[in-house]
Amino acid sequence: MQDLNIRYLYEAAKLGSMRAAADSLGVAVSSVSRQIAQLEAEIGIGLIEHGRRNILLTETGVLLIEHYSEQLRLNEAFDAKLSDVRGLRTGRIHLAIGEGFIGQPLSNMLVRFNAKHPGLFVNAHMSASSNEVVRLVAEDDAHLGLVFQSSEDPRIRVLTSVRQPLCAIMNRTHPLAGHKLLKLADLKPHRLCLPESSFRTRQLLQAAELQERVSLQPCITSNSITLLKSLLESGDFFTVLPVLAVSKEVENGQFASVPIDSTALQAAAVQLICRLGRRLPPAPLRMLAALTTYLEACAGSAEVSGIVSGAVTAS
Amino acid sequence: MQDLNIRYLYEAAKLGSMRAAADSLGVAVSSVSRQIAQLEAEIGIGLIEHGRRNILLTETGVLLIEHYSEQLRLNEAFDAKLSDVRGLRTGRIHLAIGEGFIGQPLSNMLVRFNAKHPGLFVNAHMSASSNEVVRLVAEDDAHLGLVFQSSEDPRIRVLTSVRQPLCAIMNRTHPLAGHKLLKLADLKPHRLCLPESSFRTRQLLQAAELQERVSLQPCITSNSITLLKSLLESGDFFTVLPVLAVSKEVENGQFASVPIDSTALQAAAVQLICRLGRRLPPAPLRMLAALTTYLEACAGSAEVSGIVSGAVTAS
DNA sequence: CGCAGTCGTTGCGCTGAAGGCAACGAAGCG
DNA sequence: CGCTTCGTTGCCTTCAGCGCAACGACTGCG
Repeated sequence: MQDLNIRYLYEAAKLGSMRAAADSLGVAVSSVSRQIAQLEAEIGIGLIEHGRRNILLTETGVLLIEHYSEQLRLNEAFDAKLSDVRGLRTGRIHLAIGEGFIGQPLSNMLVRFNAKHPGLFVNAHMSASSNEVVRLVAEDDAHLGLVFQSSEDPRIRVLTSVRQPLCAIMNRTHPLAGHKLLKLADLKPHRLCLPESSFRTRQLLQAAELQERVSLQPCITSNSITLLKSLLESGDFFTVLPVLAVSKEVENGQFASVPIDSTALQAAAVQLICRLGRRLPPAPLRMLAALTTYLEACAGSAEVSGIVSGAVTAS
Repeated sequence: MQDLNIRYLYEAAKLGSMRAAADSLGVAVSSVSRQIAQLEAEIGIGLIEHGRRNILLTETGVLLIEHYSEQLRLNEAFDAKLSDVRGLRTGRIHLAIGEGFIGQPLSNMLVRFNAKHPGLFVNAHMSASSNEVVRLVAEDDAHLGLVFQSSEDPRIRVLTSVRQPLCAIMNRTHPLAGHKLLKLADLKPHRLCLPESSFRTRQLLQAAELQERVSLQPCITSNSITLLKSLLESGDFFTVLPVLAVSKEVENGQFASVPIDSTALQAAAVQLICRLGRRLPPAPLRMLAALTTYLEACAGSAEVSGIVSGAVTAS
């Protein structure tokens, strides 16, 4: 009871004769006759009245044609859905990001992306930590992830990597503001607030401390970047973050960012990741392209190590 | 994009591996792989994530499987409808009858039939004349027709023919009541009411009059058998009808029926007809069988000239 | 790190279903 | 009664789908 058989009956019934149906379908009359006969044999009930010049459906035949029409409508609906996916007129994108990336540039990018693809739904999930971002991506709960280097996990494929050094961030009224370059040791006397130790930026900083043999003790830690920013506004604290996280405040002069003389912190990079071997749907692929250009724009001289087009195939 | 291809993907996705699907479907693994690949080629979008051990659907794949599930549900619904038709749990029967057949026996038959086939809808259409019955049957507006001989029409096939002589019908108080046999001439002195000339029984009577060289003049004619019965109740009138039409009243002694000595009237027969070449649906076929036994029961010694099973095939 | 086991993929030969061609019987029309 | 057109059927061809077997790829174990 496949589509094909019924279609012949459908055409024959619609056009009133097997010959017209055969002509319309581009096949021989015998095929139409045989397919209808076979259909009747399969169902076990006559579908047309034989021994006539024109095609005349029996009641069961009418029933079958009605069923076929419903089937056609269902298929058309699916085809429409499919061409939506094809044309990117619809689709869902799950994006996992650390709080450090929340900011005006990302918002701008999302606004532009949405203007370009009005039908695409984007879920920008702010994760508590980089580890969670990695987990979401590895377990297919997110299509793409935005983290500070996390290439250790074997299930993760790095699509794009852009240098994004960690800098000392402070209010413009803070004593450290105005410096061109700071050493880690220079930071020690000042009151420091930092993200929790689960944050990748925090882990990078600890690595730099070990390397430079300097131990920094934060007065306050939090899992909220927003809280850290509030602390900075008082002018008493400074923190260590990628410029990306405070680009808006730096741009309007509220905050100052000062590079730190540490190879570990300078080599820090933002990474756009997906699960290894995952074949991304069309919609996330567009998001990937948008994110890549966004990242490249954020860091003037970007070191792109991933190949975007390579992400569509496994390995 | 046929059913078959999708089924393989469906099974593979459900069972988690192509091998399990192949095993479940009783085919080789290669077939499953190929069908899925072909499906992807047809749609133009990847449906599973290749280069993995287990089957993992892409978003489009999930969409397709959902669509297939809907399709399956639709087909199941149709199968149920079909087996309803097969099992005669549903169906419509259009029956065209002359008013002369309306009566207790027909009612009883319909009641029994409905009790046996509760799902079958029967439309017993009372036609104004035998000609209309023939027209309804010939033009497929009725599955079956019940008439007094009307075999002239070439589009009509007589399925069953049962002798049903026309008799003189009168109240038990009427002078003619009590006679064993009447000649046409015996009727002449009494007041006669008859159906209109469009009725087949009336035409048969006229033929008998010609044959016997007797002219009967009705005082009243009507197209309502019920009205004729009312006239009989007065005791002043008599009429000529098949016993079938007044069997209830004859049985309870209200009316009397007296055979008439006329070959034309004695040879009168009730005929069960359908359109020539029409292949009746299952439900009307059952009605046909019920009607045949009903007719045979009405006339003790029935002359059945039609073959019931012959009605299912054309000509 | 190597090895075995299992997975999906692909080349090759085969089979059966579907199609084309032609002849036939049947039905409608003059 | 003959002509046309319809649906049906036998015979042959074609090709999609299948099984078999070999292959590369990935996983898990020692």
